[in-house]
Amino acid sequence: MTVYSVKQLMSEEVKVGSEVCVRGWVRSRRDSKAGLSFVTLSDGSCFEAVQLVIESKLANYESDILNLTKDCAIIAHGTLVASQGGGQKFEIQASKVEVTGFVESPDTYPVSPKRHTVEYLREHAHLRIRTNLISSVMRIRNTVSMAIHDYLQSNGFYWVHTPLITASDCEGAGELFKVTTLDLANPPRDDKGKVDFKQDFFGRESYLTVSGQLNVETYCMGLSKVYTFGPTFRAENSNTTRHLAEFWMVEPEIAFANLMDNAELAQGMLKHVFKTVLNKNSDDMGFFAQFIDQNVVTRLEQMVNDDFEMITYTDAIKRLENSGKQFENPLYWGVDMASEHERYLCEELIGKPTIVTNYPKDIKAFYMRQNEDGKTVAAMDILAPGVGEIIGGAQREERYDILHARMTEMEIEPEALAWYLDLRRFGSAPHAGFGLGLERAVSYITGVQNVRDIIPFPRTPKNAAF
RNA sequence: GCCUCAAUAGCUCAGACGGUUAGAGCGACGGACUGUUAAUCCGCAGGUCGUAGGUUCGAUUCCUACUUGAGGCGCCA
Repeated sequence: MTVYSVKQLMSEEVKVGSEVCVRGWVRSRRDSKAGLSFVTLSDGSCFEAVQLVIESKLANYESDILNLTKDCAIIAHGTLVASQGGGQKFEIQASKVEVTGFVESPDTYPVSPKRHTVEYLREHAHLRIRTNLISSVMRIRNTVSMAIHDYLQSNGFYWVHTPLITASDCEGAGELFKVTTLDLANPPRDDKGKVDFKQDFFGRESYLTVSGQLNVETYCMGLSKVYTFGPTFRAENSNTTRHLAEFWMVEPEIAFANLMDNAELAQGMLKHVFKTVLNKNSDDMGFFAQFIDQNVVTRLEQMVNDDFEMITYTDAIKRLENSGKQFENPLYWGVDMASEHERYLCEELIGKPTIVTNYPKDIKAFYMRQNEDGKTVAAMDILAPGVGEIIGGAQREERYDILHARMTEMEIEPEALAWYLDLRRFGSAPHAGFGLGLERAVSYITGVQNVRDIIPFPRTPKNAAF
């Protein structure tokens, strides 16, 4: 008897009348006095569950079937038949049902068959995948990840596995986690009494990376089109719905490219991702439309069909100033826009994802390419309504003298990043790239507002349970 | 890191201007009914009112500290 996933059974690829085996977790049980029970079974392969029709004549009906509660694990054998009831096309007439694990004390089992708050589910992160909400999020997270790979791979990009451990503390994207094997209670000291990192594992201070960008730029200068896709770490004490200490980021980097090429790539990639989710996860998206935000589907459809708005920082400031809206935070050319500005711009004034370009150089990183005006750099942020910044990117400074001068100005030791500067000495080429926060993208797609519910086991300040 | 709010049944919440037996819905459990499907109907159980102090004759209620959680801001993806 062949084992099928629920997804296969529901896809009409299995003939009615086939003998089948399904395995999964009980979602609900309803007993009928007609001498049968209905058990809906979910295995996570898709949003749908399959209904088992279990007659009381089965040997273990009294002992096992009548004791099934939510999330008992079972292996069921039977015949796939057209459903006699409404609500589903197919069901399984069970011939044998084996229980591999009952749920102890169903009265206190955390994932009872009722609606739970996301905060409560977070405290039971090891069990929350058994809810519609989290399983739908995780299937979409998977679709998004694979759609990103698809898009980049089919456009000639190579996936580069940049290191998670780094020795440069000057990447400029936030606080770093230290990596050490020294005994913190009794570390070795040098002549001056300072901790002697020469004796540490790497012979110097080292950290978890805050971005693979600088490393991937080196591979870009040889493979032309590359990307990193992996976890990233920030030791910021950030307590918001859109920050994690450990999160996943995609960072494409293209050689012989400028800011416009970069924006085009970002837009093309996002559109492909949205389209793929709409195609592959319509059930999951339907669930979000029903329970989270009724606009999620139409919003994505619009994204796919409409181009993103592109606006320069200078024009964005003008539009915000001319809007007449009063803001809490000061607004003038040169200011780093506060999130109330960004939100008003893309949610109220524009109403769709917005690419803001050419920011003042003083509020951006050292590696961004300086524009001819001497005041701005070729940076871009993509703002999504409701989530804020989901992409940050730039054309990189490929001119050695200018990059070196900028580093000095910003008090970054050129020696510490000599290898990065070398790229500008040996066959330098214009290039550009961006970083896409995976959790923020999935948050935007699903309407699930807190990125802690987008990653299986969220790491945030004071929380690394599970 | 800053600001604000919250903590009462397995879950979501109500409540008492300090006073005898702290309530509801959902869930669980039991029963009725039924090719059912968020089933429906009836019933039952379930609480150290976050922790530690303080004020008081008396505190779950007021005060303080702590812990945990949430939201907003900053940092960014």
